Amino acid sequence: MTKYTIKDIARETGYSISTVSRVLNNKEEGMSKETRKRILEVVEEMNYRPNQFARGLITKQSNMLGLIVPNISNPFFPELCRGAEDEAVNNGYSLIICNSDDQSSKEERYIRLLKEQQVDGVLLASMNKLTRENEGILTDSQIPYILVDRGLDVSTATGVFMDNFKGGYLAGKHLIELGHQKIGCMTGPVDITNSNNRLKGFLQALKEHDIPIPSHYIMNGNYHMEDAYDQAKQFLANNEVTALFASNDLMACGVYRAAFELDISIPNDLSVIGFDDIPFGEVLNPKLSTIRQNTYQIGKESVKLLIKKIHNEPVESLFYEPTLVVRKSTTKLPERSFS
Amino acid sequence: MTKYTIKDIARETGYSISTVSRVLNNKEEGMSKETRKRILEVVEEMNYRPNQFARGLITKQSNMLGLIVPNISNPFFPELCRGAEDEAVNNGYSLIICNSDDQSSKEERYIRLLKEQQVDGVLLASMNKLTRENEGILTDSQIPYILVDRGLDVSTATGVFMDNFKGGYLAGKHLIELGHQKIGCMTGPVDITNSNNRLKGFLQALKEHDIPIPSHYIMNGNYHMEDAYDQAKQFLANNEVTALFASNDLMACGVYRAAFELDISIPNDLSVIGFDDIPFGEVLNPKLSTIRQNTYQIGKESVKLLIKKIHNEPVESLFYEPTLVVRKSTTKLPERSFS
DNA sequence: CTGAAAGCGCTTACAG
DNA sequence: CTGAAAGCGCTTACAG
Repeated sequence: MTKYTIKDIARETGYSISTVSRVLNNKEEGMSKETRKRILEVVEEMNYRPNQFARGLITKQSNMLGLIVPNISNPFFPELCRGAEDEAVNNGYSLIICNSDDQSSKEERYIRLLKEQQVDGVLLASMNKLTRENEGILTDSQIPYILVDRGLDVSTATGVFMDNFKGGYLAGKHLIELGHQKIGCMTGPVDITNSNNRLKGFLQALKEHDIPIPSHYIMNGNYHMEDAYDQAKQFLANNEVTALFASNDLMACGVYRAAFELDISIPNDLSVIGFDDIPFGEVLNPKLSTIRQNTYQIGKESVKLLIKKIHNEPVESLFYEPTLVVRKSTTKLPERSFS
Repeated sequence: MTKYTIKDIARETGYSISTVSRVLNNKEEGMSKETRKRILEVVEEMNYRPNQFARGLITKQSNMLGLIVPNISNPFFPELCRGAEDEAVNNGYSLIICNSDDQSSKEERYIRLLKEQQVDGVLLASMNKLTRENEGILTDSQIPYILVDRGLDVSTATGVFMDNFKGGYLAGKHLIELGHQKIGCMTGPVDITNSNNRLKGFLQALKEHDIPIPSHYIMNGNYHMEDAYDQAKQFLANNEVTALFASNDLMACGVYRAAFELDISIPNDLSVIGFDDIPFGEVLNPKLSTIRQNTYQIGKESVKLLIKKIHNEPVESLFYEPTLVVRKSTTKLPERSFS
């Protein structure tokens, strides 16, 4: 099981390594069919694989892409990874998935690591304010990169984003149309654009319908389930609201748990709407109403964009439209008296 | 932002590239502190990073590890990935995570890809019967590998496993001690050892207590939520059982959904116990009783083992003990009449 | 259509 | 303690 090199193929076929290299790289079609065929045969036979180190040393390409996500335990991201990976592999790239655990120090470490690993490009889904300098590292090192799902400032860099403002707006509007007046909100991390935009859209909906929202109706969440549970437990104990918008489904899960423990019935006592549409939304009892993102698609398109960027083709940011998914966790306010 | 090479450092410091290389690789301590210090200074100053292609060409090491999981959407695996990744990074390795989607063809593709990418070792958490030949590829290519969580036959290769038999046994025993006599089971894929062992342990518990189990009490699941939902919906409609063991939590989620839609109350009409202890178990209503695995730990230890193997140190398979976690989805049979 | 040669950026015996 | 030189396995002008 010794590893063969291009020399072995050359010797075996009687051609020079230059020629072997050429057919392996599909260079210059002006080459006899015979030669090509013969060489390919032997390559197959000997199960020869080019050494990527040697190849990379010259081409400066690794055919690897990096993807940094903030929290692999949020089912949103595995879904995103799946889309990204499928697209990457279909284009001859492999994907290195890194989990920054929402720590900008880890994020920085991974960016450096990916750079040293000579990836051809990186997908950054992990931005927060603290990491503006991390983006600097990326820019400085000239590695092509694409922002995914999260960005500091959409105008700075190319990326694939969701219209989070509209998503928040849809969530707010849905609750309002159900007759709710006392509506709470659990935001995502304050330093993340997508979370801010969800909040802004939500507030805009309330404003348009002249529904006031006292500041203590707003909880600052961090997109995590545990924290959401802790906060909701306290918040709901002093229950005033009849509806709640959780800025992602993971936090909605935490809210469910808190509500259940406090004997607050969803949706009879409290309507809850989430954001993302993770698969577990359908398992929750009652099934979770939410704002759907095309997560898998976002992953795929991000890689497409990144590959274009690597090839120096012009790229433009992509924006997706979220949609409202009404299930069983939101209900009309009047119905409460029937329960 | 041009990239510096070892030559630049040599020129700048006045030393030869051999010397620079030596200090960079911490070789031969017999080297003047002065030299070392000066070179390190310049390296720092110029922010020099060695080219991994050139380095790998000689050392034949990439400092990359591969991890193939069967289903990244099952929260069990992100948790496993986190453990593996943390341990990998702490040891100077990066982790390439691949998702085989339970397809042995994809699994094979990834094994080849990782091999071509010249990873130093691979973690295989994705074995099924169809892939015995995939293991062959791994063996042939001489890449060190470790089986994680799943194995064809524990004796074949080194790995990190859970005592699945005991886990199944604990689940069965728990249900029996609660007074159940009609107990159903949804298995994992028939061709996966860990799933078979869970079933065997479960059956052993029933046998010890002289509890018969007709074959139609057993559903062949595939560890996925959707399929579990479909099967459970049919199974529970012809409801005979008072308790059900789902061989993983993801399937338990599907069972919950089916039960809910059929208006079957858990645990009053049906006790349910899962396996894995994924975070969502605590969000389900009622909270899911389950068999806990130290998933994060398993990930970490797998990487430790793999690194040992890479260094040609002796390695032995690791076996973890599962524990029973009783929450609210399982209850005493008599209590049903009170509800 | 094909080959000889240079060179990518390192590491590692081998000398001294 | 340090340097010159060979070589890792490829690709790519340059010739022919």
